[in-house]
Amino acid sequence: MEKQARRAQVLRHAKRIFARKGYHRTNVADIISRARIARGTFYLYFENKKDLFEELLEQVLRELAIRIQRIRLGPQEPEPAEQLRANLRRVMCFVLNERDLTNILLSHALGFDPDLDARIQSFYDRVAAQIQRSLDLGITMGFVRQCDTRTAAYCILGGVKEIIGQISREAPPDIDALVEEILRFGLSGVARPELLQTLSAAVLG
Amino acid sequence: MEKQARRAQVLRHAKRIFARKGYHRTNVADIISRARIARGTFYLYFENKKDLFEELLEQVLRELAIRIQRIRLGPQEPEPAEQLRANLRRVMCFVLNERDLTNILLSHALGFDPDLDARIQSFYDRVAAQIQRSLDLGITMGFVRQCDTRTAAYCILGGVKEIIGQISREAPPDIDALVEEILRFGLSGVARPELLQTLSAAVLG
Amino acid sequence: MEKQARRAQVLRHAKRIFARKGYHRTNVADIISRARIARGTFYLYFENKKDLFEELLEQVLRELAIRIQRIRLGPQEPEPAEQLRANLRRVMCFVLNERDLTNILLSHALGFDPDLDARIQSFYDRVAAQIQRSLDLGITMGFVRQCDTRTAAYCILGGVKEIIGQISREAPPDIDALVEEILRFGLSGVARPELLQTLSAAVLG
Amino acid sequence: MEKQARRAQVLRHAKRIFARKGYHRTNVADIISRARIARGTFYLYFENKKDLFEELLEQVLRELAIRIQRIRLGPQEPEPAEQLRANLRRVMCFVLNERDLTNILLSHALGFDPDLDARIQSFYDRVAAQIQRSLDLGITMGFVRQCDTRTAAYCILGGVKEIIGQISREAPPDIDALVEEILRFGLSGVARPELLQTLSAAVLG
DNA sequence: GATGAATGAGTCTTCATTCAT
DNA sequence: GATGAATGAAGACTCATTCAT
Repeated sequence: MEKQARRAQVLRHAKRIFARKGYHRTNVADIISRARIARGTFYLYFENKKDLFEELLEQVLRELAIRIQRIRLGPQEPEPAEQLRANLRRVMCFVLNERDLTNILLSHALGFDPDLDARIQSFYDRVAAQIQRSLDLGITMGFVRQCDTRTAAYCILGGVKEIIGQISREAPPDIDALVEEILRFGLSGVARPELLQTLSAAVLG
Repeated sequence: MEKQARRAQVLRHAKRIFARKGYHRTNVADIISRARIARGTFYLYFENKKDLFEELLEQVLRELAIRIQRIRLGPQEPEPAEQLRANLRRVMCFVLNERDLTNILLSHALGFDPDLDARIQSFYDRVAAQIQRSLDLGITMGFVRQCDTRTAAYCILGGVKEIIGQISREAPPDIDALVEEILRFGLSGVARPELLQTLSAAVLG
Repeated sequence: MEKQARRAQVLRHAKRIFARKGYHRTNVADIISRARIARGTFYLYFENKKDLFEELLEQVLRELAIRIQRIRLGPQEPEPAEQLRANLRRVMCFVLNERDLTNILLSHALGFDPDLDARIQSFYDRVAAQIQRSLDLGITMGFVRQCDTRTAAYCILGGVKEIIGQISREAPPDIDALVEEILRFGLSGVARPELLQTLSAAVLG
Repeated sequence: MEKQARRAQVLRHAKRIFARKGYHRTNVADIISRARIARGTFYLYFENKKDLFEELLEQVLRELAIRIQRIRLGPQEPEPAEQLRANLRRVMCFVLNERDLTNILLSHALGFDPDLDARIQSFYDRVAAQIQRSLDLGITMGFVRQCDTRTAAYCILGGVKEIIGQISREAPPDIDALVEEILRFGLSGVARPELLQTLSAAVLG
């Protein structure tokens, strides 16, 4: 158990440095001096630098996946919108608590290794697919308007990612308000509802 | 003028390679062998590798900025929604025509140099600010509902970025339809309009 | 005595690995994992890796030295050729029984440490000197023809070493026949005896 | 051509150092400081340290192979014994002129890489096979006595190798005399010819 | 005695950049 | 202007050995 603790210690330090400097500008020397271990000790716990980085990446993907739960229907279940809200809130809270991990995912993970790129892309694709399924379900149930749910799903995903990027740089004062704002945007867009019929007809063709 | 042509040639080759392999995995050797110039010649045209990369990055940011025009009001001007649509269409067409450049911006540019990161971030912030100003204007004019326009702006920006990422990987069959879908999503969200009032009251608090 | 047994155990395992992989490609990790002892335990029994290797080397040199006995003259002693034959047989049998040790000596011992190189070289030199003395004696006694006994000694030594290298790679079907063949070669060479006088005069000048 | 010269320069220096210190104790640092080139320059000419070493090894094997020519029969050809003598003389002269290369082959090449080991072994096997073929031919022609030519071939090979090892350590005063001595040993062994018949009957069974 | 986590000196290799021709 | 050989700083990784428990 001691061993795991040491490993975790190194991971924690590395996370911090990777988040600030990115993969390439981070040396093994940086990590070991921060973690106060010898060079060889590093390789006792991790196969190599990339291995450690991947582990952090897997960690953030795993943690996020846990927090994104599919919308469930049923008499016992909360309203779909409420489940959505809960998902968003969980993700946002995680991001706020683990800004370094988030930063690694958002800023430093893409484009340095084809394998990892694929893994990240596949994660996002799975999230998008989950959103899309929810939207399809919503259409069936009459909550959601007819639309290209794939495109909508990616719009939603992108919006959330962008907001996450923002709050990982600067913590928002009120996370709940933010979540509400996102929800409202996703559900009703920015147009004044009163004008939507007109818009539909006139502007949106 | 010969010099400029040669320079452009190198830029074109480099763009391709950077797009595929990213900044770090691209060697100067890769570039010069593709461009069929000698090592020393490379440094005749570009200060260094980073300089070349920055130039490509500036190029894509410049091209995008040109295509994103602020919403103008006036008797001569098209409807705001139409201006929006035009912006989106221009951006999407550029992305499709310059997938490599787009890839560089979206996938390979972040996290390898603080300067560049800042420049990219600032570009996005300016775009977001522009969107936000448009939304504020829309509220004033009564088109847009009351909302946190900053959050909405980042949601919109994120959605568009995500879609761009998608189409830079896989070209969509119909760019106009896609633009419409995005517009509709941004304006009216995914909820059925008929339910919005109920939603407003019940679910969205 | 427990300690000696343990030590011998480690030596046995190390012998095997050194024989197969050579000194440099053999890690302490290889040895301890094979011997099922802890890293620290290794250094309880041996000063270091080189020390262990040296011990194996000394062992093989010692064992060989024991088996190579000088030719003794006297009414009680067997014929010189018989003593020669016995020496060869003992060496060959040892080699067959201790192929790993032989391999270490022949293939992996030379060229990694000046000290050891010198020790091995000196061993061979001593063997060569012994052979030379026997030849000189043989000349005195009229068994051996006039020749440069030093050169002849090294030829004999080399021939035997080469054969040893062969049989350590692939066991021969009949060790006695092999010994006879070597003896015959050393005593009478490859030329047909009937031609030797002619040869001496004509070809060998 | 300049490039080849530089390469050869590095090879020459490396040869010297490898011969003295062996592969493992020789650093790239040793080589480049001796050759007065920069670290990167080394890798301009050689893929890596092993590559350079292999090249030297191939070189010595090639040079030796050239000097060992098969015994040819025919009215135009010199006597077989003369051809033998010429082979030996060529090899010995090469060894004397290229002691470092010889040293590399004899002392430092075995046991550090399975591939190279196999290549060297295969070289020796080919030489042995060539000797054996000559002996078989000699038997057919009546020059060579009936014997196990394979064993005899390895004895001859081993003898020559051992002598080579000696002269690479200490140059002999008279190379021709040495060659004669080896030839005589190989042809007629060490026993006094007058006794051979007796020996055949009495001692050699 | 036994353990195995920790150490850090030692090496190889890469690659952006320079500069003499 | 063009070339490409040369440079050397920088960085990853190995592994024999030690030592606190």
